[in-house]
This record gives sequence, C-alpha cells and structure tokens, in this order.
Amino acid sequence: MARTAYHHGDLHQQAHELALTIVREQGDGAISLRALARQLGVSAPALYRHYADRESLLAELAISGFQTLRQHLLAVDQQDSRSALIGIGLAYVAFAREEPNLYRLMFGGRVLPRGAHPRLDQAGLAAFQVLEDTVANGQQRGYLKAAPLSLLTAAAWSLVHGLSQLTIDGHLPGPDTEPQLAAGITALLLDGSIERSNKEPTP
Amino acid sequence: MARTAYHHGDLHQQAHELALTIVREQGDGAISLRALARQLGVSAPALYRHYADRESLLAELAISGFQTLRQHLLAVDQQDSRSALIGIGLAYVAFAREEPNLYRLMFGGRVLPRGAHPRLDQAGLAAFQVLEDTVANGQQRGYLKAAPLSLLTAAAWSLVHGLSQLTIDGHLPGPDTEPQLAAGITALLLDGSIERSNKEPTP
DNA sequence: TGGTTAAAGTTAACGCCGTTAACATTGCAT
DNA sequence: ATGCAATGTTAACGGCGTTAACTTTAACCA
Repeated sequence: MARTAYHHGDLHQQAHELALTIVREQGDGAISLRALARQLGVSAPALYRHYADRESLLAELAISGFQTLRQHLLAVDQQDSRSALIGIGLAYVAFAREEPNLYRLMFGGRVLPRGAHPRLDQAGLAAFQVLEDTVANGQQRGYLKAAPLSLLTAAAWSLVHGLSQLTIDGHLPGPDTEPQLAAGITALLLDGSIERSNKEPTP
Repeated sequence: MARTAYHHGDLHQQAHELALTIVREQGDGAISLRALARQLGVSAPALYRHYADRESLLAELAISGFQTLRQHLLAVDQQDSRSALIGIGLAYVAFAREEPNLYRLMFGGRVLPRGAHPRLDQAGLAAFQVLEDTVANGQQRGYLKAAPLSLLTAAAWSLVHGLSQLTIDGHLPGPDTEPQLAAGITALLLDGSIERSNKEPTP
C-alpha cells in the first residue's frame, strides 16, 4: 500500500513511534488517540484500523519496552557469576532510570492487566528469562546456593524491580547515589545482611 | 453544619469512604467524580468544595492506605531481630496482597507524582520509617551488619516492595506460594545467596 | 434579633476524550 | 475491468474533569 493523499501508507508504524516518544517524555497518561491522530494528520477512527483500542496501543509500547530491556540484560557479560548477577542488577535499574515512564507503563498493572495481551505477557516473560538463566547459571557453577531456582530468581527480580520502582518514584530519601546503591544492594542479597558472628547462617 | 435537603452535611467523609471502596474493588481508574457525585446524590461540582481535583481525592485515599500499612507494620513483634525483620516483610507483602488496588494507587507514581501532595509524601515516609527503625534496631543489637543504614533499609524496602508488586501483578510464574515465598526471600536477604564454600563473603 | 458573610450546594456550559456506525477511496487480485 | 478487502473519512453518542455564575443555608456579630 503506497502513500496517497487518502491513504497514509505507514500509519501503524508511525503511530507506534510517536506514541512511544510521548510516553517516554510525558508518561502513558498523556496518550490520547485523538491527539495522536491529529499530530499524524489523520482522523481519529483511522487508528482503530491498526489498534483495537487505546489499551492495545499501550500494550504494544510496553512490548517494545520489554524487548529493549531484554536486550540490555542480554548484553551483560556472563563470564563471572558474581559480576554477571551484579551486572544484571545494574543494567536493570539503569534501564528503569533511563526510561521511567516506559518502565511504569510496563509494570503499572493498572493500565495493562496481565492476561489481556498475550504478546505482552510473553515479552515480559522473555525478559524475566534472562535473569532466570543467569541465576541458574550461577547455581550450576556452584556459586549460588542450591535453593529452589524459583526462589532465588524471585528474590533477585523482586530486589531489582523494587529498587527501580522506588528510585524512579522518588521514594528513597537522600541524594542520587545510583548506581552505587544498586551495586551495594545486589551485593547484600548475595552476601547476606547478618553479622556472621551472631548465628549459624541458615543453609 | 447540619444535613438538610440542600446541604449534605457530611460530603467530604462520605465521598472519601465511597471512593475508597471503589478503588479497593475496581482500582483508581474506576474513580470518576461525576459518578461519585451521582451515587452520593449530589451534583458533581459539589465535590470541588472538598477536593481541589480528582488527583487530590486519590491522594487522600493513598494517605489512608499508607496509614493502615503503617499500622500493620507497627503490629509486628520486635522481640527478636530476625523474626522482626521477616515479620515486617510478611506483613508488608500481606498488605499488598489484601489491597492490591490500593497498593497500586499508593505506589503507582503515574497517578500521584511525588512532591505534589506533601501530606502524601509524609504518610509514605512514616510507613517507611517503621521499616527503617526495625533495621536500625537490628543493627544496634548487633544482628545486622554495620553497613550504612540507608543501604540496608533500601535493600529491605526494595525487596518487599518488588515482591509485592510482582506478586499482585501476576508476574511471578507458578502457583500462589505466598507467604512461604515472602519468608524465603526475606531469609535470603538476611543470610545471602552464595554458597559459602566458594569465596570469602564480602564484609 | 436581624443582617451580613462565608460555606456548601445548584445548573449550565466548555472542551476534551474513547469509541462506533455509516460511508468513501484506494490497491490488488482475479 | 471489476470486485473485494484494506484503509481512510465524517458524524455522532455518551462520558469525563473542570469552571463560572448563581442560590441556599448556617454562623456570627452589632
């Protein structure tokens, strides 16, 4: 389909791109299909040829986000187990700090309910998988405890996700100490928080 | 001011209560000032005598949420450092699971930007304070490492917040294993994730 | 006690929004 | 060449947050 005065020719892609920059700059609350259509020189209902509704458009943006997050995580060096795990944590938090609005859309839960957009769920799982593989790797190399993989993975994911969320929402008091903070926190999960002299470590 | 046909008499409080149950049952996206006024038998602009705008109403609901969260955390037994810390984690995640929609409002970040509602920020800090006190206590008793308090606190807060968020949004695969999962994860942060035989623990 | 003032309601209106129905134009394949 | 499917259009519905202008009531004070 070529571009004419009538047929736009590339609406789906261009709407996606424009919406993505709007979300990144102003958050998903700033997305309006009518305004989007206006900026694209097109009538609002035209967008419905390409997106079922506003939520589906946002879901596509979130999918993009999960894909780039996954790429960032895949780029972490996996030579050494410890630095791989810390590297994953740093990359994860760094992504959230670079794209806070996109990150909030991806993990908002309010705007994009789980189960409603299968491709979105799948994209989220794919990103999660990178972290799980890294943990599994660390276990196989004998670096991590032989605890259930799901437990270790959930702990790592929870930690970096929570830190990301608290950071971008300004809940953590004090100045911007990233990425030192992320590294220190990740190390805590690895090494533990208790004073060794106190008790037997729970194995 | 008494209740007459004209003057409602208790609008502020009743609007708050109704809105709170709507948020709890259907999420903050379901809050509409017009619909709220309709259900209260009042015109929509009447609500503006009591709330500056929709966002201010939501901020009040979030404040309620932080106050009850704080109460739940304060109820945790503080006798033993270890069980106090794990107890805080369990109570925190339990609250998020009981009130997922309220929790999302409190920590959404999208709907209620930090800094716009001072009383909200203050309520969040007050809840955070309970966790920080528990950590500080554990340090003073020599149970926790002598790492910077802000680091230990941020780690604990991140972990429970991340786990809560991932749990209520259905990101963690597998069946509902709570609260075992929360206890196991909290213990991991205390004891560490690495196999002891591998390396010196980073002190 | 009576009159003023401020609080707390009212209706009407503006300009957005998402979404649908009904219709028009265009590209592509037979 | 023609017919169909894809991709646009305009018009309209109902809802929303919010503001302006006005009205009723309560409270207070001379």
